[in-house]
Amino acid sequence: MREDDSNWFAKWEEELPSPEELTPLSQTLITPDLAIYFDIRNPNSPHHHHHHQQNPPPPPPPPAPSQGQNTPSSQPNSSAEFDSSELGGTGGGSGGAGAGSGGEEPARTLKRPRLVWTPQLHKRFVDAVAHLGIKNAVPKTIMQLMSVDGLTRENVASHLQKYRLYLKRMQSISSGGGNGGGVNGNASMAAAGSEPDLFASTPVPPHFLHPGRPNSDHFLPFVPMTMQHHHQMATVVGHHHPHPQLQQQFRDFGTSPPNGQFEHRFLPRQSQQQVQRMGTPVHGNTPVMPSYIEDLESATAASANGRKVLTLFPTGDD
DNA sequence: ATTGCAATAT
DNA sequence: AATATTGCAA
Repeated sequence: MREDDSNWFAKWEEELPSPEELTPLSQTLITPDLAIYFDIRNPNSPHHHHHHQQNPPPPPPPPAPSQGQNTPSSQPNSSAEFDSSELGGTGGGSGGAGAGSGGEEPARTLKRPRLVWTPQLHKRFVDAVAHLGIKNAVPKTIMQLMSVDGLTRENVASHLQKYRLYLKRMQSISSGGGNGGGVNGNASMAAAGSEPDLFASTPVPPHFLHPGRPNSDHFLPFVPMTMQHHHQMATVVGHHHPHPQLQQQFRDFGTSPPNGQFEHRFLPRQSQQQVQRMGTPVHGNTPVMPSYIEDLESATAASANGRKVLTLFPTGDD
């Protein structure tokens, strides 16, 4: 019944970042590569640093002037955009550091850790897609809207691909299967059957499932960004190394209360990279006293494997 | 130049 | 298993 629609939304709304959490959704991120390269500690978190010099004097890595594509530095913070596109890192790498092939950008043998799509991050993703509309939601745009520092187009593209498959599966089920509604509930058990699916963790907006018609009366207001500061640590799990703590930051675009009937007039074509940024990260502010969560599950699992993983958000609340 | 998608790799 | 990469067609 239609009411379901209202219901799903109600539920969704409840799940939305509460005013307290809504605005201050933001983390700080130093471009992983950069961080790794420089052995960054926490600018905000005056933590003791290990006098570990696992790296030779860092020759200022000229952050690849002309990458090619990739959002050319959409990220305000990250001046250096690690291009994931040209990461020639042919597996393995390691070793030698040799780089030396006749004069090209050094320090380009770093492979960024795998991105961990936490429910929170995924939610941001879904919200972005929702705001853009399924048809306009393409990796680049999504990425820009998400404004998650460190997020690459590839990251999004990959996730999007998977997400689409998920949606398809759901569609088939809801339209053919016995599970009549499920929109709000969770028709996700269709695929797996046990563990909490990542995709299941975020409600799927109905219009996603009904490609038939454009979102007639839906909202999804467009609130560029409310900037607040809220820092939390992300963890990088490696084998078992004192890796520099990478941080990620993202801005929050508003998922405002339903009240608008605006069309989404999102970002203009490329070249639109503004997003104000606190000029100086300097803040006499006390560290937000983040709940140092060590990314247990995903990180643990991943680390168990011995892989380096970059976890975006700490387990927030879900 | 991007995108979408399947296959494949890690 | 979850992501990343790659190859190709639009």
